[in-house]
Order: sequence, then C-alpha cells, then structure tokens
Amino acid sequence: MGKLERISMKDRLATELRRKILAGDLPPHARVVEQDLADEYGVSRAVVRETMLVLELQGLIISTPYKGSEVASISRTEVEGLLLPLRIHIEQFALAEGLALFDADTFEDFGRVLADMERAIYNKDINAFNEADMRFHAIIVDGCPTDSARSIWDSIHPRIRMHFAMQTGRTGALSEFLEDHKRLVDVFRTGDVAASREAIAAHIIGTNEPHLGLLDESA
Amino acid sequence: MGKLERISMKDRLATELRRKILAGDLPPHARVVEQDLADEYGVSRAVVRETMLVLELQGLIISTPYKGSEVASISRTEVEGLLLPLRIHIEQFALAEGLALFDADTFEDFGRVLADMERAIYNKDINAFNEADMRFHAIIVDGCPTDSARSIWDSIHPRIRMHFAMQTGRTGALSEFLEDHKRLVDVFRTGDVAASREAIAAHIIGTNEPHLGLLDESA
DNA sequence: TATAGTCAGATAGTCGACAATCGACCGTAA
DNA sequence: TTACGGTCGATTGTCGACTATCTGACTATA
Repeated sequence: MGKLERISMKDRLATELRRKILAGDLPPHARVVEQDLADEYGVSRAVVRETMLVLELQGLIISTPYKGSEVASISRTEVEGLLLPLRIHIEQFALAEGLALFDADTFEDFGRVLADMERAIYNKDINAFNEADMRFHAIIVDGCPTDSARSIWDSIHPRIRMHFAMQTGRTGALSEFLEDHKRLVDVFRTGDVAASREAIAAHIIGTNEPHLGLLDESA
Repeated sequence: MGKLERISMKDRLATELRRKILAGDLPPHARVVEQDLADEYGVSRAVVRETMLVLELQGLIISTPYKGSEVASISRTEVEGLLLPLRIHIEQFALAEGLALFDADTFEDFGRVLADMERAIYNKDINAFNEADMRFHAIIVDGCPTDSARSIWDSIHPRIRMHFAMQTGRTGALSEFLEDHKRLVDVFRTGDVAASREAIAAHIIGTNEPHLGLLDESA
C-alpha cells in the first residue's frame, strides 16, 4: 500500500465532502450536522469541525453559530462578475511566474490528466472529467513559485466548479473541451508567456461563458 | 459591558492574532505554538487550532503537519502581481453591485471611519490608522449583496496589509492618505458607478505602489 | 570516527465529554 | 384565542486528556 503520504483526516474529509458537494450528492441548502458526519466517517467532531471550517472559508458551506451549517448556493452574478475574472487573473499570474519552470515532469503531469479526460469521455463519467479538469488547472497554479497563488485559487475555484456542476448542458461538448486542453498544452510547450496567458484566458472564458453554447441557460 | 455581540472565541482570537501580526508583534517566521497560545489566552487548544486554520487559509500562517506553524512572509511579487490586482477587482465588483444600495447609514459609517483616521493622525498611531483604513474598505465590500465578495476579500486583504505593515515610510503621508479617502466618499455620493470604480482602482494603486513615494523601497 | 539504533521531550492530531445556545413544543392565564 | 414563559431535545461551542509523529541527543558498534 502506498502509504507514503501522510494526510490528515481533516484534509481527507474535506476532499471527500467537496467531491460530494460538487457531484451533487449534497445539493445547495442541504443541512450538514457535525455529529452525523463524525459518525458516518468514524472520526471525532473536532475533525469534522476543522473540515467544515475549511469548506466554509472556501465558500462551499455557510454556517451560523449554534444553528448549524448548510451547503452554499452560488449565484450566476458572483461567478461571472467576480469568481471567473479572479480565477483568470490568478492563472495568468501563475503562468507569468511559472511557465519558464515547466519541465518534462510538468508535461508528463499534463499528459496524464489529458489521458484521464479521454478515459472519462469514454466512460461518459462527467464527474471524473471535471476532476481531471480541476487537476489540469491545479498543475498550472502549482507551477508557480508563489504559494499564495494556489492558496487563493483553492478558495475561489470550488465555487466556480460548484456553480457549473449544477448545469447539465456540458456533456455534449466534452470532446471539444478535451481538444481545448490539448491546444493549451501545445501553447505552453512553446514557452511563450504572453501567448499562454492569452490562451488560458480564452480557455476559461470560452468554456464557462454560457452564451458560447457549452452550457445551457438554466439556473 | 456591551456583551450584546456573541462572538466565538475562535473569531476573537483570530482578530487578536491578526492584529498582532499586522502590528509586527509577531514578525514573519515567528514560531507559533498551539499550547502556548492556549495558555496565554486561557482557551483550549481546539479553539487555537481552529483559529490557526483560519489564519492559515488567509495566508498569514504557514503550518506543517506535526512540526508546527510560523508567521508567513509575503513577497513583493505576490502583492503587486497577484494580491493587489485581485483586491482591485473585488472592490470594483462590490461597487458595481452595491453602490446603488449605499444609504445614509453607509455614509455615516464612512464618516466615523474618516473621523477615526483623523484621530489616528493626531495621535500619530499608525496601527489605528491602518485599522481604520481596513474598515473603510470593508464597508465597500460589505455594501455588496454578494457574500463571497467579503469572504474572498478577507482571504486576500490581510496579506496585502501585512506586506505594507513591514514598510515604514508611510507615516509622512497619512494626512494626504486621509484626503484621498475623503475624495473617494465624495465620488461615492454621486452614485456614479463607473467613476467610483475608476476612483477605487486609482486609490488602491496610488496608495500602494511604492514608486509614488508613499512607501520606501526597503524589503 | 562514523554510522545506525534507541530514547526522550516537544508538539501537533485526534478523541470523548461537558457546557452553552437555539428552536419548537406545551401549558397557563388574561 | 392569543400572548407569554418554561421545558426539553437537538446541535454547536469549548475543554482536557490521550495518541501519533517529529527532532535532536545519546549510545552502541564496526
């Protein structure tokens, strides 16, 4: 068993709950009770509380003192007006600072993610595809030597993903979406920072703006 | 005693520690031990841990599993390339969404902050001035009906403030800085969203860019 | 001497229990 | 009936103790 990595219960639980929220297993406004989660996952409430705090600061959970917590709901206004522009800026910054540091390992990572995307398309597993998409962009942000980039990205990105997880119209365009990522990697390989910044912005806008037809108009 | 507000120990401790960090009482790389804080403030380690988690997600603390935590240090690159642009975008968004909702109460709040700034200048209390400055911008962000604006602002702003707290050259220009805020409020009163967005961007850039002379070149 | 093994102290990770608070329900009286 | 006030269950806030892990020092051995 590859037990090399020592991950705290808090982080594992946060990952699991995030997955559930993004997959729709925990829909917006679903009530979340600390003790229930503690029982369900066999951990203490202290762990659950720290997990909830993380998710709250990432905007996925809203909690009220002595009353409880519930899954947040994200509005279109905040995604399009606030979160997406912030995300674009972060990823552009990460490329400006980090593109020159991309090495063979980095592009191997990209390759693995692209392969996972293909597999997800073959299996028609949209959650797996979304998870791969998230890892794709995480590689970009992690490629930057400035740690806050990843930290801020983490606090913004889940909300965006959650918003679009509520949409259903994306499935039809998955293969086109994959091609878009492949083209991005090609641009990165050239090492051209300005072109890469342009490309990532166009990618994020193009794959998230509803009027381009990748997403439907519901919600 | 005005014990109307019911604020959790976690939040009170977070505020206190943030103040200490920003005031320089806890300088970058200072070691932070949970049990010591628990003893010092007479709370349990659980409270301290949740506090530290908040500060870590806000980028003021770096913690390593089983090893401990220390106060973070912020680089000029990340402030100027990442944090300031993000902050400008957030406050512009908040004005776009919230300016129309500014009412008499809002401007009373601004008035109180401006008065506190004058008092701080009179007392030559730069920490009090900075605290008032933070409240000034918090009013803007809170004026926006989109909650994430404040939540993201909270996760970005402390780092910026921390960076400039390390600088010393600001004192001489405090009165000019106050006038800048007064002019901002005047623009807000006109209700002109575009002008307000312009003004806030100019304000943030102008009061933070070192080359304008408000700050020295050290660090 | 140099290296590996062991131990002890410090510190974070986790846990179960107690205290505080909230909201709903219920009884009573005007 | 309706408003008021008390009780009670559910849930979060806080605590002290136990466990796991890390680090550095000490020791044994080649």
